Amino acid sequence: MTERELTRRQRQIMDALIGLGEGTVSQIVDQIQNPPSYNTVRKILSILEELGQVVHTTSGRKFVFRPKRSAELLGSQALRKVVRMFFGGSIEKAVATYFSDSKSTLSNEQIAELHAIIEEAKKRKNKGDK
Amino acid sequence: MTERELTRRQRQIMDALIGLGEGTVSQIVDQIQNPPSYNTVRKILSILEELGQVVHTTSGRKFVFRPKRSAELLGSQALRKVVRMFFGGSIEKAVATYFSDSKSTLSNEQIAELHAIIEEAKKRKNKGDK
DNA sequence: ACCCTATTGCGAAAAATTTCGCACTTGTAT
DNA sequence: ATACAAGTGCGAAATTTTTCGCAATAGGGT
Repeated sequence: MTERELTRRQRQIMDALIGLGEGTVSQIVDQIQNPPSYNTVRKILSILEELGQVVHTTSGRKFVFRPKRSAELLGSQALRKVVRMFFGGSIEKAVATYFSDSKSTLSNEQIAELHAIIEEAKKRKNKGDK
Repeated sequence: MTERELTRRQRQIMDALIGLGEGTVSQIVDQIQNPPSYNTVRKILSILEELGQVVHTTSGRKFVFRPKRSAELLGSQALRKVVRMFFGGSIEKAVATYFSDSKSTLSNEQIAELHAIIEEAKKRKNKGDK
């Protein structure tokens, strides 16, 4: 069976937790606009834990929650999904769109970094091809 | 009020529709793994229409649905969200991650395109700065 | 050592979403 | 012209999710 998506509230709380890196129930409540009650957030966290999305450890008497999968992995998955879904799998198109949006500005540093990244990727690719 | 997220099924059907560009109920059903009944999909589409996410026109006696907002806009929004949430707003980090994942290969053409995009962006930026 | 407050455990009410059945309409093929 | 298949409209049942109350527990400060 393919992995089930989270529900609306579950997603929201998961996102808050990802943003924090880790956090207690109270900290997560504080991240949310119009949050439901403390107990509700706690309940959703326990559901997320059942679903294997979240783990917790205790600190004093508090539970500290963390996403089970690393932020890197989650980010990579999310990015790939967007690139596939909206940009036909083309990262270049995605980048182009990002820059063509007038709301974004691009610093010279960012340009330089992108250059570097591309060169780096090129090197790796050539190595792999031989 | 901030825009409400879609529910799980709503999101799934919206995504199917985005993938198609436009489609009838049957076409959308065909996109979905373990789809619910025709009537159910229809109902969700009507809800999405109420929510202003989808519009329909008639073709013969069929309804043809389309996302109300352009794919470009939706893609841009989705990309920005991911970049903000997982990469601290840094498109370079996002690109780096995309390339560093061993599952992705990078063609020379893609590299060239990225170069071009960056040069383009640089030009625009310099113009804007004057 | 003791109290007070924040936290957890449990469970169930309330709300929202998903699901589909049934009757009706309308193209379409013959 | 007519019957039939496919589509729509409406509404409500079933399921899932969200929400929170209440009791019990356990730290932390004084």
